[in-house]
Amino acid sequence: MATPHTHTHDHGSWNTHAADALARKGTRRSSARDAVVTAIAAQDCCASAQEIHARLRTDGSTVGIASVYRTLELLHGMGLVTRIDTGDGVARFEPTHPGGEHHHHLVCTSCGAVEAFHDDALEEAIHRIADRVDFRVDAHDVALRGACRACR
Amino acid sequence: MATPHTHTHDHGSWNTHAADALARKGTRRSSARDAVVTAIAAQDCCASAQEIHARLRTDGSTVGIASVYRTLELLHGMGLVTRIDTGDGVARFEPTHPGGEHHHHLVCTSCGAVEAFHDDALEEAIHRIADRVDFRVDAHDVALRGACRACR
DNA sequence: TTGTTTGCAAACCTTTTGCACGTTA
DNA sequence: TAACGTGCAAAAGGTTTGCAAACAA
Repeated sequence: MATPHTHTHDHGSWNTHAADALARKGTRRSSARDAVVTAIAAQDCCASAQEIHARLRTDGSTVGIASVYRTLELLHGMGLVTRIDTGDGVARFEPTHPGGEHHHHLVCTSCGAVEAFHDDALEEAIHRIADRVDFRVDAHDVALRGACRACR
Repeated sequence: MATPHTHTHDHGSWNTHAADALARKGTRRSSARDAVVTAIAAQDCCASAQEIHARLRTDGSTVGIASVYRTLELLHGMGLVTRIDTGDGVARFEPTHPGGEHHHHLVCTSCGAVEAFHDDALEEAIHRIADRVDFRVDAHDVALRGACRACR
């Protein structure tokens, strides 16, 4: 049930999924956007805009931070990327997988580490709530905060 | 089970609870801190530092925004206040009730409205995860995002 | 008196925006 | 060429910090 780390995803599959969706939407291809999409595809878990930007610059790209934010906003609006708030005031993003399978996060309040977990009973409980409430629920996210093994 | 809005709390009880905890900690009493504590006690749901500050100024107080942030930080560190990220990059806070009873949030991504809900099955699922995972879980929060009745 | 707390203003950081210059179709 | 996308620099928030004055114990 509760399996810490459940994401052996094929990076390439999200990458082409995203590329297809962008093509279908009619956006133009550009090196900046391609670089950001590729960087996101390579993530196992969430990363901030600044982190993505830094990694790209380190790898020799000349993308501007504004393009990272703009691409993230575009992808988020298309549902291709999930936004996560770990509580430190910085938005983090990770690829949204087409199958609907997703994970939630364990956040260490001492060192800031983020781990992923998945739990079926949790998803079930959330679906029940969504059905019952006078609100159209499109998405949900869960954060468990505490201390990771190293900080405990 | 899932009851939208389940918080007919007695404001006074949290207020004295917080005052006691502060006294026990040995902090000095000051009008700024008192004003912020009273303002938080009066909230039914979460409010941002700016909102709390604005309300206090409107009511004739001269508290500075820094004191609001400092008090919030103090209370949060003592576990008297819960921090909530609704996804718009602004931290919101609400009183933490001593009994452990708490609620989670429905966030409207179109108008920003926030509603509270409580669900036992959800809490149960989260407890099971906390027991199973290699992480000491101190707190958790859940956000359901979508469209409220008015925006739907 | 002594250490705490305050309000203000400046500093900080993340994110957004205006704009002139490339690039894509 | 015409619309779109880019990098840069400046602006715009929200939040934090330095500091001298005010205050509680």
